[in-house]
Amino acid sequence: MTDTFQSSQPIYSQLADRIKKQILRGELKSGDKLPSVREMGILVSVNPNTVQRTYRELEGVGIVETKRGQGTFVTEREEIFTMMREQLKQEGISQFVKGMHEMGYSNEEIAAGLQAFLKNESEGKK
Amino acid sequence: MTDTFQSSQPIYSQLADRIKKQILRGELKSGDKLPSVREMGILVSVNPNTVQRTYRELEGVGIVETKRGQGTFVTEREEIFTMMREQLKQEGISQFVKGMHEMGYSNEEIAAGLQAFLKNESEGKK
Amino acid sequence: MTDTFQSSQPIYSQLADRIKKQILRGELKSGDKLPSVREMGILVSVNPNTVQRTYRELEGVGIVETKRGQGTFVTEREEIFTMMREQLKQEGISQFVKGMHEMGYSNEEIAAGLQAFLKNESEGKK
Amino acid sequence: MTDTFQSSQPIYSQLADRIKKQILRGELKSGDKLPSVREMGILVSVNPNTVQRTYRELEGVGIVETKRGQGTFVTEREEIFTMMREQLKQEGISQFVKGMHEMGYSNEEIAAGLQAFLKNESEGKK
DNA sequence: GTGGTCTAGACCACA
DNA sequence: GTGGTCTAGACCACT
Repeated sequence: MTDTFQSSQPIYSQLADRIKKQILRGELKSGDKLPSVREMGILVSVNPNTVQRTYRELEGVGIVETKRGQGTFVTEREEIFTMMREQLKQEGISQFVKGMHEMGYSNEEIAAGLQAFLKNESEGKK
Repeated sequence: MTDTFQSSQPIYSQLADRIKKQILRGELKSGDKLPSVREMGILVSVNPNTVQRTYRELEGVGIVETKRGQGTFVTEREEIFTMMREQLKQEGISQFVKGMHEMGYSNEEIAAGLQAFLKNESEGKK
Repeated sequence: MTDTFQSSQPIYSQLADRIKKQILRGELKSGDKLPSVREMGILVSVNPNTVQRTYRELEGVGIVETKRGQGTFVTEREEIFTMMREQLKQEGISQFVKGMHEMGYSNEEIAAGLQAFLKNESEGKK
Repeated sequence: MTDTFQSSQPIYSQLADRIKKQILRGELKSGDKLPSVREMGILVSVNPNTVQRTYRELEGVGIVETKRGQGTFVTEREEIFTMMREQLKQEGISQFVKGMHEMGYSNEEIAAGLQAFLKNESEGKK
């Protein structure tokens, strides 16, 4: 478990991303309680304030809910997960394709490149 | 032609990206002269300092060269273009796949999603 | 009957508000016994401590009275109801008008807006 | 110019409210620059961080835009103002009426109460 | 100069 | 215990 943050992006948003993905991957499930801001602060060794901002961010997206005096929980409105997963997927693909087009790659080259990469990868695992 | 920059990313790097892609796409060719810092500043309505930094950035990657008193030119070492194109493509793909995996998508889902997107897109153009 | 509390306001005060309004509306009458702290806690699925605080709050305003060992009752000093109703009405109006003024609405616009709303509403019911 | 904040509500949101209303009232106009976070911090004697949060909040609503390295400005998309004004008005009215209904007042009583209040007020000014 | 992030440490209200 | 707010002070990148 690597807890170091890098990549110019703000820590709070890197952390938010990480948690969001844990939820979308199903590692954190509907209703699960997140560690308290203080606990999480220690876990990833950042200031509780920073964790707080992360949680606020996640709440803003609706993937997390905070219950007064009890803690922060993964939302129980499960539709949100599937919606968000699908949306992020579409965004990811469209952004990827757009970037490739801007570099002058054709659809065929993009598809071929991806196939090659995936094949390569799955062979690496064997 | 909209020249407004947004997206939290620094303007100088957005501009650098844009120019880099124009070169990789072949719109700007080996030996072409870029607009002067001042001209470019007016063109995209941005502070000359910012353009300056953009050019420095591009020079750092080796894709443009500054000739004292003459201006900034697209490099004539054409090998750089192909290398860069290939490298950016690989990076793009790998990052894309990584992001998808982090959200829990399998290789099959990724490939299928891309196919669907590309098909959709080419139909839209008809 | 939904008993979920939200809206950043503290639960105890949301609950107090609700009960207060039930009394002012006449649903709970002079001398009526409120559910015990525990019962109410179950009814609205809230911690008994929180209900406790709600009752304390209501007692502070004089609208309920606690009789040792017997429970909490709607006060029998009925003058309090009418006073409170009138006072809350005035406060509500004055606050409403103040807010509108702060947004730059004239008295005429406020009056017109209210008329329109009420008309609209009563038509909706038909 | 009173610069003291009270009312249990967080300072950053009170400040945001105040600025929002200044904009809606037309005291701050499209394209106007807000005081820098530091200046504003001194002006209203709160910590710059708190002002920052205020500005972030306002930006979130879209009523303000921040230009990197230049400052925070009232948005130039003027449609937002009228939309927001109208929306806040409707919300204000509907909330007001709802509250009154919950206390058992009829539409007629509400309208009469408001008329009386407004009349009283305009006479007070004479 | 500007906004943005982060920390450390304090205090508060809610449950 | 929980999250939320606020301050003071530091550092950073962008323009």
